[in-house]
Amino acid sequence: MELTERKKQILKIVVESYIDTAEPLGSKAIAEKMPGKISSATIRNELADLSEMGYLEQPHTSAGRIPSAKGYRLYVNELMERRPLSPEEQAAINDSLRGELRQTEQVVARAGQMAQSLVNYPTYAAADHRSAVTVKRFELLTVDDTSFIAVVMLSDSRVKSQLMTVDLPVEPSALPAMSHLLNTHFTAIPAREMNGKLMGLSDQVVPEWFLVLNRVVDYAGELLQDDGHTQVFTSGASRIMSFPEFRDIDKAQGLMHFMVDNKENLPVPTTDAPMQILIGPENVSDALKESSVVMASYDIGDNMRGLIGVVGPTRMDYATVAARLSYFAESLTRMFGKRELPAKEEEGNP
Amino acid sequence: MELTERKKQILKIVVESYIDTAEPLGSKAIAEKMPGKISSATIRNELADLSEMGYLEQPHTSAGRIPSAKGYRLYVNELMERRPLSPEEQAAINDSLRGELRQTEQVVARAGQMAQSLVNYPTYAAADHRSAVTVKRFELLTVDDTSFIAVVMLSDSRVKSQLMTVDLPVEPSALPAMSHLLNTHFTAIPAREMNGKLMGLSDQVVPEWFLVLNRVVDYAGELLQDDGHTQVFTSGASRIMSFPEFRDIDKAQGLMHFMVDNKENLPVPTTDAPMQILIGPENVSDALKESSVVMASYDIGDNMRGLIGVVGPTRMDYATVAARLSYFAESLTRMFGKRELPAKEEEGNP
DNA sequence: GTTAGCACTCAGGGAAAGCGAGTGCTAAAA
DNA sequence: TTTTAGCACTCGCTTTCCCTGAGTGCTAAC
Repeated sequence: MELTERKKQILKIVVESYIDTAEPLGSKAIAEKMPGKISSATIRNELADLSEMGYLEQPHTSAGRIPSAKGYRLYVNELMERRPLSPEEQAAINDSLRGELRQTEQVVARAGQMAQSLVNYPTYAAADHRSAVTVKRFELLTVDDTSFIAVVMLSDSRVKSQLMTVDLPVEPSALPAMSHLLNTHFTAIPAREMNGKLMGLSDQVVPEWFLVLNRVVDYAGELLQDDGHTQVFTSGASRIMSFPEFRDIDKAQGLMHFMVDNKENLPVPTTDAPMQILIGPENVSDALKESSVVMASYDIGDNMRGLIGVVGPTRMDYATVAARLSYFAESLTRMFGKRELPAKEEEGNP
Repeated sequence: MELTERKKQILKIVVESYIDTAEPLGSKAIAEKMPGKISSATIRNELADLSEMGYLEQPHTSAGRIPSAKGYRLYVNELMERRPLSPEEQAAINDSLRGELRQTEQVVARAGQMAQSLVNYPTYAAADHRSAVTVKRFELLTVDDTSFIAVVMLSDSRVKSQLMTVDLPVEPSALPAMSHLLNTHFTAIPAREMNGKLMGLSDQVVPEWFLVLNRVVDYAGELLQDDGHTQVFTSGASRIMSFPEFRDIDKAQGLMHFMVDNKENLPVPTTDAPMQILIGPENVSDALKESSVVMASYDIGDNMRGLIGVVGPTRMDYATVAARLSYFAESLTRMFGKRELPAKEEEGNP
């Protein structure tokens, strides 16, 4: 059976109406929305075809039609109008971005919050590294006999530090030498090689040194591993309950649990595309089988990619969400994608 | 009217049954649970008294009685059996605590998660400082012409650091001198005095220096202000929806929104007591008027206090929650309350 | 002070009925 | 071959009504 232009048009009407109202749409209502005069009986014939082809479904015999996941997919791929944002909408995004974010660490979390207020669906945000992070530099600072500060500068320009205490007293003068040793042996190598290297040194240094080196290398290993960016932030998760499809408390709980207490398993992009959409059953997690997710990514610095995901019912407003989210992600890249954060601007100056 | 021993006994039975089943309890059922033989008619007379005194209420005329907030309060203050944990329960807590937490920064978040699995109600966790945090020490490390690392050690032993870039190139040899200057003028003073002090120095140093000092002092100010511990973590928030009183989606949404997207406003202890309980309308936030909160705090290091809160319906199992939570908080204090984190123990050794 | 007895209240559940939106099919018209 | 009008049929939803049973308050007797 062929998917005629008219069938597509009908599908588009059904999808957009359902996105708007969450109510099935009947042949008569469709006929009224169609340009030209066509009878509802004709529409019914078309609807029967569309159902047979799998683009539409019926909640029950005497109800109107609603889109199937396949129908949404066609809509997203072909039918949806990818209208760019109006200048006003763009201005709103640029305004909210201006002067807000300063520390790299905060960018991710705030970006998620801003996206949520932009699209009015729950969002989540995370970041990951394009290539492996390594340590760029170590520095040990004296505090007292048994404690010192370890400063670790990472290849992505983050700097982490911690106060450490050891059991045996350490000669303060030894710290620079140890820093040097760390810098020559433990920079620019992946975490998994660190322990081996440390073992290789174990008989060349005195126990006090080894104690210190061990602590510092451990610490660096931790930093590289879960490099602080596996953390996922969600915003506005409870909004999911305002959608009629999640008025059912058990469904709502399932999804809330996933978004709030199981964030780490929210989907991440599987392609390099700037935007990816997962519709209903296309999701791997069971909890999301009745939801859709729109994901966009943006650059942070040279070597990091931020992720923003939008979660909604399958009938979410793909056109609007996609338009706003992609513009937002582009803006973020424009702002944070370069090497370094821009210097703080003077308030109110051009 | 007097609150006789028998009345208290009846109240206790009603509260505990309602905590267990969430169903109102009638005179006949109470009569069966009472020791000795008393007729339901007698119980009815007592119930009428208890209602009149405000300890019990009726959902509707032909239903049994349920406790009022005042009833719960009396129960918590006088009637509840504060049984200590069994050795098995204590062991379970100690086990889960062993070897888990290392970095001070993670203690708070993990403590909340562990508490949630312990009590099986949603929990939240935060920390705050007993007395104001100040900077204990500054350290500036050279990176290149226009960038350097600022390391700031705080009075609570946290160490924070960040890479900074300035517009004018800075003589690397000047950094130690600037560190010295910062250490002499900006340590041990509250954040609000910093800016004034910086202004006082503005005509004594060259512009390049001022640029650097400004950035560092700004950064320190930020650290002291929202000192990274206003952050609130929640665990198991979605569990709230399993309770029958929150099967209503709107109620559930209200509470979820509060716990997930508005965590910062969750209640904090108002007294120094080791444990505080807020019952229903005793809560200030509207969103919590139909819930109860049990809060406990514990020490982290010398100068910080961790907070764990448990959120549940007003009929939450106060006795169990209070017992477990207070033991857990005590254990945490025992473990982290001292000056410094204990050295990492060897696995499997006594 | 306690108890038995009785009339009364009221939420919840189930059955029955009516409504109305929407369908599929048929046969005629274009 | 496509479109249309017409019609019988389906089925979820809502409303109404009734019944049941748990529980109450009150009274009068123990």
